[in-house]
Amino acid sequence: MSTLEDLTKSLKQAGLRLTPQRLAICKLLVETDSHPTAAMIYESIRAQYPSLSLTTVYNTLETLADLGVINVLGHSGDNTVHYDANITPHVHLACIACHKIIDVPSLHVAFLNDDISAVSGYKLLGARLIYYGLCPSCQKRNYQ
Amino acid sequence: MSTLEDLTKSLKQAGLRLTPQRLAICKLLVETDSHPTAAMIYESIRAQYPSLSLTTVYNTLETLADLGVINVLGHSGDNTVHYDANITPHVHLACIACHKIIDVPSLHVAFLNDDISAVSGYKLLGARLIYYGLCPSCQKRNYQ
DNA sequence: TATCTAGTTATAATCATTACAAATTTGGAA
DNA sequence: TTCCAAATTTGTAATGATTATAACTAGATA
Repeated sequence: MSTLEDLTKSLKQAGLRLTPQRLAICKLLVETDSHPTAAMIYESIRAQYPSLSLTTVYNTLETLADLGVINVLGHSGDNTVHYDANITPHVHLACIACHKIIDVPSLHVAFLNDDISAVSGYKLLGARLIYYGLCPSCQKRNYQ
Repeated sequence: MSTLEDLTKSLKQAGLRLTPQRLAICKLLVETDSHPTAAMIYESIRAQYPSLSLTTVYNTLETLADLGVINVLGHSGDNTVHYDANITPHVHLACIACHKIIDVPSLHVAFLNDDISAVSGYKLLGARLIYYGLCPSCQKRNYQ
């Protein structure tokens, strides 16, 4: 899990400025475990920075992803991209009913990396390991 | 890997018709290993069925996904959804430069399923296990 | 201060996907 | 066979996430 220092340090090391907007986005990414979308980040931060532009959110997320300090997750049926400050390989669980995405606790899959790069010759940059299904509460709701 | 019979049988069992459009889409999905998008499928089949509508492609893909006989892959940086008739859990490798998606050969990850459903209580319906990076030829191209 | 560059903002454009209603096709009943 | 209702397809328009663009702002430097 990346810390706020990880993100800010990598911005500085790349010669980029730590603007209030970028700092707020980094803070939110590090503090949440909800794998937010650009729109969710925008809505959260707008209260403190009313002038914030959605474009800035997208730009910052792209910058952080290019630096490799956040991960870009595919969508879970809602056609929007989710972001994750946890860049260690781990499994996500997406509920197809309520569209929440959670991490699977204590399941490390780092060993997959080695297998995959050895077999394929690819230079690996990240992973999206997403299982989808019905979370316990949506299972109940469906069978009521 | 689903066969053409798997797809057509599940359509019939669900009381749905096997129209020429649906048959052509199923055939293409089963015969290709390129994880096509709706647009790619549309372009491929239009030669034989000039009246084909892109809406039909989307509808058919949604139907097959709902039946659970194809998988819906998130996008690999190109903001489009890819589809896969191989519904056994396996790892995908997406190149962030040329946007091709390949399967990682001989790497079965079925054992992950059991761990995950045991730990989480989720009812699992599918998986998208995508590693992304640079394929060998795009690595060369970048360093030229 | 004047200037230069990186960053932000607002707006418009793009593009994948979905919604909708009309047209067509299908399979079954008379 | 003919007709009918339902399923399916089609074309068009709407939606909504993301990206492009250009004007504006702020911070650093000379």
